[in-house]
Amino acid sequence: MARLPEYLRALHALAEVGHETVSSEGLANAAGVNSAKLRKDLSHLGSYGTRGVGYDVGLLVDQIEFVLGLTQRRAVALVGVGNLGHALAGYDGFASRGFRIAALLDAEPSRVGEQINGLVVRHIDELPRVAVEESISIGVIATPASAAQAVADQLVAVGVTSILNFAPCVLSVPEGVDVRKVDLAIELQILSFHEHRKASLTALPATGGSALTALPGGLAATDTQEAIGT
Amino acid sequence: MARLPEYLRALHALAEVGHETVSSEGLANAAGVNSAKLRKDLSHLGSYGTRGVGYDVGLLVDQIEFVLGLTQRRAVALVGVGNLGHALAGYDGFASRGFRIAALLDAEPSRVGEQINGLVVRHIDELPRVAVEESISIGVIATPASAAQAVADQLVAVGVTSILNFAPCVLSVPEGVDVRKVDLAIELQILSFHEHRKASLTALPATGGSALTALPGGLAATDTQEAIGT
DNA sequence: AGGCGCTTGTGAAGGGGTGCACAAATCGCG
DNA sequence: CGCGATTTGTGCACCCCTTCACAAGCGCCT
Repeated sequence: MARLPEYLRALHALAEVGHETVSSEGLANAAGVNSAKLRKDLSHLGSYGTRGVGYDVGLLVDQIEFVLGLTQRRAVALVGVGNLGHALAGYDGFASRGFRIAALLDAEPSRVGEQINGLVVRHIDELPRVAVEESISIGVIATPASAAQAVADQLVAVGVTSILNFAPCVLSVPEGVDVRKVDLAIELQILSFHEHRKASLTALPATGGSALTALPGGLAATDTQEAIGT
Repeated sequence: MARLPEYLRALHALAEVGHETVSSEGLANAAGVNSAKLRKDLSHLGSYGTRGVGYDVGLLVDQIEFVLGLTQRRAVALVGVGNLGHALAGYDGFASRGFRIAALLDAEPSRVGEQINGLVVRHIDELPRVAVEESISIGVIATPASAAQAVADQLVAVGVTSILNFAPCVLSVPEGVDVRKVDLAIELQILSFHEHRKASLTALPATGGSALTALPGGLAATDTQEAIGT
């Protein structure tokens, strides 16, 4: 599930420090989750722990990488070499975790030909050829929202079935195509909501605030880590 | 909750096209969610719809912006002006959605003084002064993982209670501080998992694949939009 | 004024994830 | 060889979220 990559990152960190085995609680702390949850997650992959000892770090890394499909180094096509695209093209976190940015594409002729991190920006119309040459497995959209749907359609047309979308819009894709969306402004807005809620609570501790700010507390929880350790 | 910003974005898009009212189903489509879910979400804020008609776009925008605490323009401090930090500093999606990047900070002396998008990079040690001057409300960490915890501690020390963390590590913060994490590599790894699963299923449709790949299907669902429209 | 169609708001059922608590299993030590 | 300490794997209960379905309410047309 979605937590496996986090476990994998924690395992790599533990391996670098020299740990050969980890207890579920140790790994859970490193990944920021509950130990019971971690054990249940890992049990879904099979039994790779030893009771009384813990999990073999190396073995677990291999298993998770296999499940995540990281045994093959996947080729990524990045469409849109604007502000964000530039940063993504130069981000070394991709290479170090099993991905290879195989192509940079843009519709703007003035950007075509530019060289970034050893890769030349090509025109989006070359996508069909590039997709075959590099056997593209994942497409990343870093264009303005107005262009995102068209780019998605082109990616789907050349057989890409996984898309990471940074454009602030909803994409329509056929069945079988997976889309994950990352909207940086939305993350900030969610934090702003928490700020607003905290401010209302401290300002009006007795009344509990207005009806609008007195929303159920659990409402704030989705995917937010709060108050971990000290 | 976490979907409100998505609704807000969809509402702004509808307003630009000239819609004055929206039905729950119309807005749900624009936001990529179920209409019943949307109605239930909005009902938590109060009754702002008219039966038989729908929701008033302008009114709903105001209400959501109020709940999200966007009536005041929040000041953001961005720490770490590397590859990603540069892109974030230049990203205009923040300004257009209620946020103001008020300060750029970095620990590297060679980067201090650099000007990006009209803002001068200042040294991280100036954080206490900057925080007061600009009344910083949210901190964004775009440093390497090794520096992230120290930066988080400094942010907390100057009173920041909301942090957006782009570094691939778990942050420890005191109670009352909210942390949201965005890890670009993890997003790709989740897509890779889906790719791997799809590949296994099509390759071995009869047997259903190995035990490892035959994970429960629902396992794939978290936060992923799949097969929306055509 | 009355009826009809459309849309919201919500009760209830269902499903999935979460965390507790404990049995089963393994290792080390006496 | 046996016992205790330790840790995994999991049954169970709980809670929240999601979704369906429908009653209540509003506007429009006759």
